[in-house]
Amino acid sequence: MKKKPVSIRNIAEELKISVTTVSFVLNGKAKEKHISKELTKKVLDYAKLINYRPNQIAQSLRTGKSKLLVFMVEDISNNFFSKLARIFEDIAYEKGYKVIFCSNENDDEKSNELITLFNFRQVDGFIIVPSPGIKDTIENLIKDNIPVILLDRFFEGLDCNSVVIDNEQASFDATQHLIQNKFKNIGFVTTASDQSQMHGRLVGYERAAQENGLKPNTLQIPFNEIIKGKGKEYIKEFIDQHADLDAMFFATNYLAQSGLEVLKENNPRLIKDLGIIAFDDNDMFKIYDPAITSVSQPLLEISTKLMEVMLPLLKKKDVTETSHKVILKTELIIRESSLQK
Amino acid sequence: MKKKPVSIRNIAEELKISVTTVSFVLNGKAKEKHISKELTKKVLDYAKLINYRPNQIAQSLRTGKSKLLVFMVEDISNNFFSKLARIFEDIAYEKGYKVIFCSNENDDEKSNELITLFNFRQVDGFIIVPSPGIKDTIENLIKDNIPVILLDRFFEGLDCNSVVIDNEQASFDATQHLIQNKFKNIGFVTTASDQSQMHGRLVGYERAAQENGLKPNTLQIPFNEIIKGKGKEYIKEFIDQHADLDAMFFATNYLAQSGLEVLKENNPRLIKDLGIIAFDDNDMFKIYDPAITSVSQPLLEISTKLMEVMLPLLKKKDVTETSHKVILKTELIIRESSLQK
DNA sequence: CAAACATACTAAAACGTTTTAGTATAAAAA
DNA sequence: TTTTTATACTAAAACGTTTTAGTATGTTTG
Repeated sequence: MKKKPVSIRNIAEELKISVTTVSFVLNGKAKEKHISKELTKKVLDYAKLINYRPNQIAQSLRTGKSKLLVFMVEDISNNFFSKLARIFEDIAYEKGYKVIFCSNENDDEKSNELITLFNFRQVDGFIIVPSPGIKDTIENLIKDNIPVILLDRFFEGLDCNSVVIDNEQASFDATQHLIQNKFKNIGFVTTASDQSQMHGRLVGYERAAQENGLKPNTLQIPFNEIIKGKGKEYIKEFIDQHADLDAMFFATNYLAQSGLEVLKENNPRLIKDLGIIAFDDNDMFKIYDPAITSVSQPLLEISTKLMEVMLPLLKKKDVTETSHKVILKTELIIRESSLQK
Repeated sequence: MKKKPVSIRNIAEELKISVTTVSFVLNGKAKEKHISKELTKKVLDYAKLINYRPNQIAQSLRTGKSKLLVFMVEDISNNFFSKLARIFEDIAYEKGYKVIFCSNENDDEKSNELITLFNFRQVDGFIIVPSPGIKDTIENLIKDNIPVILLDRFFEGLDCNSVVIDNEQASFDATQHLIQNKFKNIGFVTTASDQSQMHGRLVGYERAAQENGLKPNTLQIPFNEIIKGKGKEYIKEFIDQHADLDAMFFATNYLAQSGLEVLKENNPRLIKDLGIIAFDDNDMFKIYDPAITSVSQPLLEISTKLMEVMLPLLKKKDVTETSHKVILKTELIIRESSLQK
């Protein structure tokens, strides 16, 4: 049967001292609280002997800190987010934090539900890839003095910590690269979303096209159609109606996936003939034929920055003082698919 | 500044009744404890009005239940595990449990560290993809009456709940399929591991070869060499030294990844000429050229079974009574790569 | 030599719940 | 009438910590 774990009280009783003393020693406050060297050692030794582990829940109740962080992304099974999670996990554990991952599917209701579930309370901080309509919820979290960092996208006009990439520049560079490789009619496949990251990607593409005197050619698929699995139909129609396309730039990894599926099913030749770039790298891209050029986000850097911004917030009394807005650079990984044919 | 959340005490004071009563009502014990209908309604209404949420930490301290599950896999960024996690997440939330994901990298030390970190206490149950040498640790968890389910692999001679697939059959079927498509010299690339899942896969392959009068041709790469990133070198050498291979069967998704990389880099023609099957499906496989045949695990079924086995364990006083060993069937998704050339 | 300070330690409250063991009243049974 | 039973409610302990506000000594200091 489950043997009860040893508590601070057991130690106190065994050594015939008070729990207060034990607690002080165990929390490294022996010096400060004038506990003698001998007693300190005695406590430490005994605690080690019986393999004492503090009950985190009791600690949390008393201190109000749970040592839990929530890492809320769009979909944890998406390659980009799971890779990010894996790295963040390690960094957080190193600092003594455990991480609860969850997926909001870019849906407002689900986001709000999850945030209330974590109850404004039992969790020390939130890292959130926000769905489009939860600006108010985020604002309330901040008002309640709860550490929040927005990831991947942010809200215009909301003063909140964020770690994002320079989407416009990334998109501009990718488009520019295609143009330099003599592609003249580049289709841009994106979501009909005005979230900051998608907006940046669209603007970057349009600016590059314009600066080079090319006509932008954009397909914006409504997000709920993508959810319903209709993405491929939109892309197919787009390709069919634009026979003059010589390149395609997919604004997200799932759009690239869908796009390649459509090509594979309907116009396999085009996969080799078109210039292709995908946003977000994927291990599979380098073994594809042709290997797919991609815009790669700096996963390690993103995770590191997240923790770097989070840690001071967890210490602070007032979260609203200053907010950090980190913008990171991406890397264009040039492979066969975007080179001049 | 952070406004203190409302507590049960606030409700009690406002309504001038005891906290006990409030607690009974809020826990749906009004009937049983003879609380009058009117008072019950009053409490419920007021709780709703002020948007009361119980402090989970206090609840946990008192009840000893944290409503947290640990889902420990080899690597959460591995497509198979992240897909599984995404599904399990939803199922668990539905039942009121939150999930902490973590990655043990199939390393014993890391596994043990993580398990002690969760402290035998603050977590209600464990779902574990065990590294090879933690049989004792698992045994101790069970002795301490903590719910554990092993996932993907199990330990011979340890009576513990598990949810796994029929690896031998899956591997046998895949090999058989290649043979039916006239492949006669099938290379099997696996890890030099005696973990149950890898053992099953090897045996299934060998049995199929033998039953068809073919000579098995196996490459077993030591796990630590794979960690060091040497996997590709082993595979390259294997291919170079076996010029007569007409098919390859990769026993894990990362081996398939490495194998395809090797082929792409050194013998791109072989990708089309060889018969190829990979264990574990990947979204990218269907858009590969040729589309890759794979052994697909029933993710939804696995997650459902996990929760189905876990829930009664969480209720029970004694976890050791009976153990469920669930073995699920896989599906061979036949695509171009394994068809007769 | 009293006042101030430093050292070594502790009692008890607090965190927000749940639950045990009640009390008080009214209705039913003996 | 007295006892039992049912109804409606509650005081207080408990979960395992941390922390505040102490006490009891011994040591300096003016």
